[in-house]
Amino acid sequence: MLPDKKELIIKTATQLFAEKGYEGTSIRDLATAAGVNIAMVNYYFGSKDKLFEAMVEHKSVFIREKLEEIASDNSTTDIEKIDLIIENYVFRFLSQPHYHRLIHQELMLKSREILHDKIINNFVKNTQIIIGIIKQGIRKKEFNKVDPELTFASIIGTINQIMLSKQMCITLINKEKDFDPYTNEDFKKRLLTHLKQIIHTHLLIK
Amino acid sequence: MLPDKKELIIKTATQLFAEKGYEGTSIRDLATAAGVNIAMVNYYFGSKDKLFEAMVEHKSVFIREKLEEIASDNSTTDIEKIDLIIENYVFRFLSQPHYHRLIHQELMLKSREILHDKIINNFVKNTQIIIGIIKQGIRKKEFNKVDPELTFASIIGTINQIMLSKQMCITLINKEKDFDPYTNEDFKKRLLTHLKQIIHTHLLIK
DNA sequence: AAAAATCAATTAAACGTTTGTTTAATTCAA
DNA sequence: TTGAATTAAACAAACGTTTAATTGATTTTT
Repeated sequence: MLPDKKELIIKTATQLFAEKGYEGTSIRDLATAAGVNIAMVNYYFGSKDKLFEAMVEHKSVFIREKLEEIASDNSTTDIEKIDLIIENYVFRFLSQPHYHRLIHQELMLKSREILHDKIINNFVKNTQIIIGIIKQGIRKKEFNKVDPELTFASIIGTINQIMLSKQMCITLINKEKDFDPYTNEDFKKRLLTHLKQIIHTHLLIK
Repeated sequence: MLPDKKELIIKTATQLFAEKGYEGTSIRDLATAAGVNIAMVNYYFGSKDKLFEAMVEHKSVFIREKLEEIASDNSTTDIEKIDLIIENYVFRFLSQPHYHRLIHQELMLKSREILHDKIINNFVKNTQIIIGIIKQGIRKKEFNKVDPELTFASIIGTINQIMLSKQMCITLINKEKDFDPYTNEDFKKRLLTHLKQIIHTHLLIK
């Protein structure tokens, strides 16, 4: 009936897997939520695992494009590129907390090895873009001789720490229970300010 | 037969849950590994969930003691305290990668709400100790007026980023497949050097 | 153009496993 | 003799998957 029932299943799976986890989402839940028959998932994707893989593939296609666009822009300096990438990461992560937790689940526990490898491959490709910029800045003597790989780990790790648990984040920054750090603009600004400050003093000479 | 079969179950559970995840470990696996009957887990702990809670409680008792010991030492400066805490975290995390991933699983996905809250409570208590030191340093005008909460997030986040996935860490730092970043002393030193450097330039005035 | 054939889409139902848990009997030491 | 510890077995529920039948639209044949 619908133009693409396959895509509807992927879309519903993305939402449910992210909210309740992969193991926590049964095919029956998923089928009900998508309004399709239980057998349709296996009919279209072969198995629940392969649906997961299809979902990750579907998601990770568009992520790297933006990073490469920023990296290859000749009109920006290296530190401006770093700033833009930080903004990109913060914006993307904060707007999809559940999805990024799901990906981290798969990174930490390597059940489903195929998926684990696929996620790592995608992640590392993005990584190399940013590390490349840092190394370039060092070569041009615009940046200090920092540890490029671990500097990247500090950037992405800071954001991930905030994304770990909403309740933990709220408690950490001492806000009320109904405060939502992921949608609050002031907090987003605060996170960006801190990140840029710590990375600027770390990277920029003097 | 054994002096404390309860503790044996907890010990085995810690290992198996950490390696294969909570959902991924069946009571049958656990019972076999511990050499006890399947029914013993429910006999002693009531349920699989309560065993998990008992395990976390058992683990998190000793962690905060060391942090408080460092914080309350009058013979060290604030930056020295920060350094000691960083060393403590790095040492502890690197030596128990599986366990910390397990805890992060529970932080990210809040199935088992009782356990989720328990972990957050323990974590936040540790957090406050470190944030307290940073605020003290700022008050004494030894530290820059940084964002204490997010500075903590950067410290712990950097380590957590390294802990996310061993394979990802290896790829990140461009090593061979058999390289183990978690036991390698050179890499531990490299991580400590980076962390102290980025935090020192961030915290210390001038 | 009407009838027949074809094949993907869809369904309800059942399948075989595995799960955490409980039961009821037995062991064993106090 | 008492009661906790331990066992093998069974339990009920949930899971991913498969089956076999049916629908419905498109294509082929008459």
